[in-house]
Amino acid sequence: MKLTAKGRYAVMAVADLAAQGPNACESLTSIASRQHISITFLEQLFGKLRRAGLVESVRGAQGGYRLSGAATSISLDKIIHAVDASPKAHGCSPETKIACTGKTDRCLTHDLWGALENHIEGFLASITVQDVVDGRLPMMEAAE
Amino acid sequence: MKLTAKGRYAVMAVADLAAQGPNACESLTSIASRQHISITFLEQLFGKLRRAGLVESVRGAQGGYRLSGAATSISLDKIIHAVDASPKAHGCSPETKIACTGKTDRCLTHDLWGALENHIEGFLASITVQDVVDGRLPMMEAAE
DNA sequence: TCAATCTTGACTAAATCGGTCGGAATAACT
DNA sequence: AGTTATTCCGACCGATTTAGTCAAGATTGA
Repeated sequence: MKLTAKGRYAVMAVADLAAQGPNACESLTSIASRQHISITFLEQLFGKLRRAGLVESVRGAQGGYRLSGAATSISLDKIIHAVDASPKAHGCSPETKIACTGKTDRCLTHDLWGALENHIEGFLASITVQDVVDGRLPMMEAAE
Repeated sequence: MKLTAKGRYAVMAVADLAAQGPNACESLTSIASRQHISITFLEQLFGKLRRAGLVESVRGAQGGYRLSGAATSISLDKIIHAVDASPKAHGCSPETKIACTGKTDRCLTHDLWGALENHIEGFLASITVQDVVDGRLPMMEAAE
């Protein structure tokens, strides 16, 4: 689970699309101008969203994108996974170079990152695009 | 709040230090060999931990580092903040280049990242170094 | 004194990030 | 048929960040 600006942009864009109506078909141009994101960058993001099955495209003139399902059925973790493609690295695996020998001194923190990841994922999974559109946030206390 | 390998290493190292006993003074050399982290990298980490007041150093021969306080008083978020120095960027600020104009269409996701950050921070703040040493994790369910 | 150790800061190679560019395919409108 | 509006795709790019090293100095114990 990576949390980058790309993921934020994607959530913004999908929320914008959802805000246009249940079955609205919107071109990237209009989303781009509303959200002040470059068109070419949006193309990149929506390509991934489409491949992940979150949106579907209508090609050609008058085309655009629409949500694949109801805004209430798309959770934020799906969006973020789609665009940020975390290659299942959650620490302590050989490929991430974290020294987790698992020997006598078993890696004290191995389970920890898994738990953290679960925690974040659970949080994001609990919020849907519709929630974002409605400005419905789960118990945020003084976010600065 | 950034979650990088650096933060993980730092938690591992501090946990190792704590595991050596309440007031143990350990050289980086020994921590490095136990945790399989390069000594020079540990120097970098402990420099920051010391400046953050989490550990104190004993210079000269037979020197090393010891915890500044009880292992139960050091929460993980302190460690991660110390080494990963998040420059208070939680999206939507001009410096992070996230388009949050706050105009008519107020940025739908502005508060969201704050809430997420709070969530993560709260999670990490709820775990102490002692918990890690004892392998006591807060309700982790099937961390893969 | 001398060796062990911390302290500091500059440095770097590689990866990643946010983002662009050029072009091709597709479909609607005229 | 041709033009135009749009998605689609992959290469590319500069800047930043990451993880980690290196060199040199400061401090203390023996």
